[in-house]
Amino acid sequence: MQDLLFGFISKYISLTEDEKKAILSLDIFRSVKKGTTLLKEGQKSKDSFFVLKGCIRTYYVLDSEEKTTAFYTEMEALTPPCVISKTPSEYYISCIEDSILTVSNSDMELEINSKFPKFETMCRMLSEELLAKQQIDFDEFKTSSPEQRYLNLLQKRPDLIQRVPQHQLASYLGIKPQSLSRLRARILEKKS
Amino acid sequence: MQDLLFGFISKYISLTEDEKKAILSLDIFRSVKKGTTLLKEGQKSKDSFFVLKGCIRTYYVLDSEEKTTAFYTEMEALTPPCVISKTPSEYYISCIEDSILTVSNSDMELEINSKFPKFETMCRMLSEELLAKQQIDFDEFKTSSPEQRYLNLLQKRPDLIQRVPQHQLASYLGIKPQSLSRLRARILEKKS
DNA sequence: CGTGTTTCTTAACTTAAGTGAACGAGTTGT
DNA sequence: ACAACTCGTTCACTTAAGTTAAGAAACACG
Repeated sequence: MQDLLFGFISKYISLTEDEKKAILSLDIFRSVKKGTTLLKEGQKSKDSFFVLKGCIRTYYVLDSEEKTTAFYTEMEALTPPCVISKTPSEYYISCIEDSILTVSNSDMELEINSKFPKFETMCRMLSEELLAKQQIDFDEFKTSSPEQRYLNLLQKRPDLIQRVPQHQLASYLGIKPQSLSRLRARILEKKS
Repeated sequence: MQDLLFGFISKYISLTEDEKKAILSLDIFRSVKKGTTLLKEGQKSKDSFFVLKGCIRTYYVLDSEEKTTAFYTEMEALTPPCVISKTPSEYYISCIEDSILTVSNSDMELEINSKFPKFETMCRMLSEELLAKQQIDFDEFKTSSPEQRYLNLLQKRPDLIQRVPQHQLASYLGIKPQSLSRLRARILEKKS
């Protein structure tokens, strides 16, 4: 499991054995059961997550309805906005499969960053990269219809469609579950 | 104009006079006329922008139609995804008002970052902050209807509605100009 | 000035998403 | 084994956005 993490890090910086040991000594690996809530609305938290195996989702509860806004799967990192803004969280994070994560809090990161400047470089590169990626995702979302978004998802993250319940997928696509059903039926008809 | 930039930077790190001089010596201030195209689709670029005065927009051309996805106004920074991914740009950037910008390229940043580690810290903080902000914007977009998005914009960035043409606003909201007109008429009716 | 262009609005019609309700399949719990 | 629940689908109906076209208002420019 550690090798997965170090393999990921090696795409940005190279670590010495001592540095690897320092990271391991932080004891950040966690095994989490399906259904576990990692963060609740209104809660303050300093924890960031990195998914080694499994899948977690973020969702809001608006008008007593769940609105799923993101899924994080293998090799994806999530720092909730509340960690950055130091305000209570506006959303929930929960685990939709038995998962293995790393959980690190911002105090730890501050310490590591000042001890190993390399690490801060990685954090900068990572967040710049994620920012650029998210910008493109946002642009694609804005410029396409629900049907196009679904077809797009089918191409880019076909695994999600298998492992995630339809009603969560629907709100991720910005529509109601009934509309997703209909839309899929429509697509099947066109193919034939 | 410099003071605007240094005031912005001071929210993240404090600069000595020498460091300020080093930044000024880079000669990054640019005055840009309304209508100027700063980046074209297919073009490779290393330039990042920071708006001191005025307004720039990013847009795609899909099916020979402009799709505006973002506006950047006073004290907002933009690093195009193509700068990070080092691939040709998928979108255009153009200036919708006479503006004053700073234009910095990634080589300059690399140099400054290694000379002043402080600066890299600021870049990390900035991109983490922007990432968190954009996550929230994206979530709001996904979880609301075009009408809610418009009302939301009216509250959060009322200036945009004044300074930006309707058809650009419409595609920013993910709808057609005709729908925006209708939607506005609907809202006015409700108020009365 | 007026001519042409861009920008915004309005209208009629089409298409797709929202809503509320009902149904069957699969799960969970007792 | 049965009741309660969740989940996905379907249907009929409502509402809003897309499309096409036309016209008014503002602006740019020779």
